[in-house]
This record gives sequence, C-alpha cells and structure tokens, in this order.
Amino acid sequence: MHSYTEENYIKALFNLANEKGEVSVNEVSKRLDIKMPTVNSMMKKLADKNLVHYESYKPLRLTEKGKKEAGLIIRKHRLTEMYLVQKMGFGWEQVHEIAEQIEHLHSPYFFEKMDEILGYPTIDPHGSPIPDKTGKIDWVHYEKLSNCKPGETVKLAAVIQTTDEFLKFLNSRELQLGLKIKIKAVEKFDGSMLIAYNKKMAETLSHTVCERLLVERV
Amino acid sequence: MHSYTEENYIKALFNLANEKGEVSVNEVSKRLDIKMPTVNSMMKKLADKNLVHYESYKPLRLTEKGKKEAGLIIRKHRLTEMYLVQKMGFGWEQVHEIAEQIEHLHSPYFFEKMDEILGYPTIDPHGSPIPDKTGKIDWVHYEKLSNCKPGETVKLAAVIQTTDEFLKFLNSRELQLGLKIKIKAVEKFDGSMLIAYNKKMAETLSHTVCERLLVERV
DNA sequence: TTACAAACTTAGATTGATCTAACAAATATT
DNA sequence: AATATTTGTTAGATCAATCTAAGTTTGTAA
Repeated sequence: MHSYTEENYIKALFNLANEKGEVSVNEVSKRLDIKMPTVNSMMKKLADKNLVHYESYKPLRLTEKGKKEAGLIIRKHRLTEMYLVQKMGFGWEQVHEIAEQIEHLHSPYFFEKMDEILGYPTIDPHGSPIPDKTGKIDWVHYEKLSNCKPGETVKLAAVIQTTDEFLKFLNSRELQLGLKIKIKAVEKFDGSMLIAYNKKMAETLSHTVCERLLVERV
Repeated sequence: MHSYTEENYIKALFNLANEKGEVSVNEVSKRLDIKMPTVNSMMKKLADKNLVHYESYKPLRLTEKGKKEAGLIIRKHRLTEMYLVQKMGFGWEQVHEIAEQIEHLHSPYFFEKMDEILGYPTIDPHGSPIPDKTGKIDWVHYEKLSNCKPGETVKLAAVIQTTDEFLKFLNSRELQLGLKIKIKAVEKFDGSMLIAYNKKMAETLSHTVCERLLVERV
C-alpha cells in the first residue's frame, strides 16, 4: 500500500484536476503547503509507481491507476463524513477534519461496515458523489445556482468549495440539502440573488455564495 | 503532539510494565518487532522529551508524563473498541486491529462524541478499564479463574492476553463477559478446570485458558 | 526580440525512523 | 573464577520526506 503522504499527493492531484483542469507542480505545492522541489521529486516517485504521468515542464496527470487510488481514498473520506453526520450527530461543518484522518486507515472491514450501516449511500453530507468500490465516480451534472434565472424553482443538491466558514454561514441561513428555492430576482451589477425558501420570502445571497450552491431544476 | 511512532513506543512501554513489571530494551524490541539499537535511540529521544527515565543498562521506566500519555492513548483505543462492538456490531475479536489505527487520530471531538454516545463507559469489550480523561486507570482487582477452587461460583469479568485465536475460542464455547461459572473440579496435574455455565454442565478449560480469564466472586 | 518574471528542475542538506556491524556490560554456566 | 551467552550501546548507513540555494525553461511584457 501507499504511505499517508503519497495518498495526500494523489488526492490533491485528483481534486485539483477536477477543480481547474490542468494541474501544475506549483498548484500542488500551494494546495499541500509543501515546497515545489519536494513536490517535484514526489511526482517522479509517483511516476515510478505508475500513479502519475510525469514529463518535465508538462502538466501533471494521474494515470488510470492513480485515478482509481484517488477514487478509493475519496470514497473512504466521503463514507466517513456521511457516517459522522448520520450516525454520530456531527454537523456537516465538523466532519472534514476528522475524515481527513480516517480516510488513511487501512481496514476494509471498517469501511464496509460503515457503508452497510449507512445503507450504501451515493452522496456525502455535502452532496458530493461517493465513488464506488472500484474507485469510480458517478458524475452527476448539477447547475450552479448562479446560472439560474429569476422565476425558476430549484432544489439544493450539493455545496462545493465547502470551507468551515461557508458551511456555518449556510447553517445560519437554514440552507440545507434538499431545500426548495424560488429565485425572485438577480442583481445585474453584482450577480447577487434574491431568493425565497422555507418561510423566508426574501433572502439575498452574494454571487460568491450562489456559485458554490449546486441545484437541480424541479 | 507526539508522532505515531512515539505513541507506539509509549504504549508498548506501558503495557509491558503492566504485564511483566520491569521493561527492558530487548522486550520492547521484541514487542514492536524493531531492532534493539533503534529502540535504544528512541528511548534516549523519549527521555529528552521527559517521557521515559533512561539510564544505561537499567530497566526502562515511563515518567509520570509518559504514563499519562500512555493512558490517554489507551483510553482512545479502548473507547474505540467499545464503540466498534456496541455501535457498529463488530465482534470482540475484530476490533483490536482497527482500534490500533484509530487510537492515533488527533481529534478530541471524535473521541468525546464516542464517549458520549456510549454513555461514558468504564470498561472495554474485553473487560479492561478505560482510563479517564486525565489518562488515569482505575485498577480493579479481579481473580484469575485459575486461582479459584472447586465449588466456587464466579462471574467472568475480563479476558487478558486476548489474541484473535483466543477470542474465537471463547466465542466457540459461548464464553462471554458477565457469564456465571460454577467450578466443578480442578485437575491436579495440569491445572485444567471442569466448569458449568449456561446449559453446559461439564466443559473443560486448560490452565492456559483459565489464567487468561479474570473473574469476580459472587 | 530581448528581457524579465514565474514556474520548474537539480543539487545537496536535514530530520526521523529504521537498519547492520562491531563493541561493551551484565548475567548465566561450567 | 573463568568463560560463554545474552543484553545493551555506539557508530555509521539507508530511506522517506522535507527543506534551501542555485540554475533552467517557458511564457509574457517591454
């Protein structure tokens, strides 16, 4: 198996590829807070292990094997988050840190048991898909709330770029997954949206927030 | 905080001290499957951190600080074992390996939550005491079954030196904590015991087994 | 198109955790 | 008591993961 350290590089590579498309040494360096030369030599090491395609001065790419590994780690992370929220009563803003640690445990039984207890969930508490046992992710396409038009009614399906602060903000506005939202107006100059949900008839959300809320049209 | 590695040394030191009284470099070496020179230099390092009293050619002793650290790690281990058995449905023979990994997580919230969900348990699934939040252990004195006499009736309170094999053996004989056992006879030459419990009127347990079963007189 | 800045790479040092080989002390055996 | 065995220590090597300093390549801006 791979070391704790290697697993973190693989995961960073996977996440950055999904967020930004191309992945550079520099970005990995910033994401993991590890200096570039260290990242560089780790990339060569991972290339030796057939987890990364590495060519000097070219963008970094995970191999199929690397993607699978990443998927399996993310599976463990998201299953854990789901368990912590559903079975232990943690808030969705509390689980990331704990799951960051538990995802590195090597114990198939433990994760299988969680999966079973949860009833084989397909999404985590933030609406992100849980990869299957082979590490594959079922990418569902949701719309950003910020791309919706006034008059539309949508359902909150997932939240992305979920920092602690952001999730606490959502808590404070009673914004949770599954929520039905009616878009009342969109401000032209700053993209902020006026929405209605629950008993609230007029809440304003900034563009920054609306870009991080993924919705399904209903 | 201390590294995963250091935590394992501290725990080994603590456990060996309880099992055998004096702890030698050689014993730690065998227990952790790490060569003596490595253990030796780690002991010096732990001495620098005030966790171990180290003097050349003298037995190793944990400092008060070291004992407290050990207690806190063991607390995390035993709380985890209890959680795995009580809340996730694992068997008592399955939980050690998983707990060995989880005990090293650094997340007070996680362990506090388990403690709370379990209702602040004082023993783990094998009957061993769970240290309190300061790392202190409430040593309860139980008798070894092997020290009991024919005619006595006792209650199974704890099992020690619990290998996987041993626990599976206990499962196969339906021997579980809390069980009332009547001692019918003791063989002079090999110390094996003839006992009755549940509906079984005459089971024989070897001396080796009886030494690992701790009981309370009733 | 030359110059500059940003990104990337190489080289070499450091730290933690491990090892082997060789030597020293303590303990057990004859 | 002398010797042999076990246990403990020292010295020095290795490997993984990190760093800093210095040099290269790429791409952008004068």
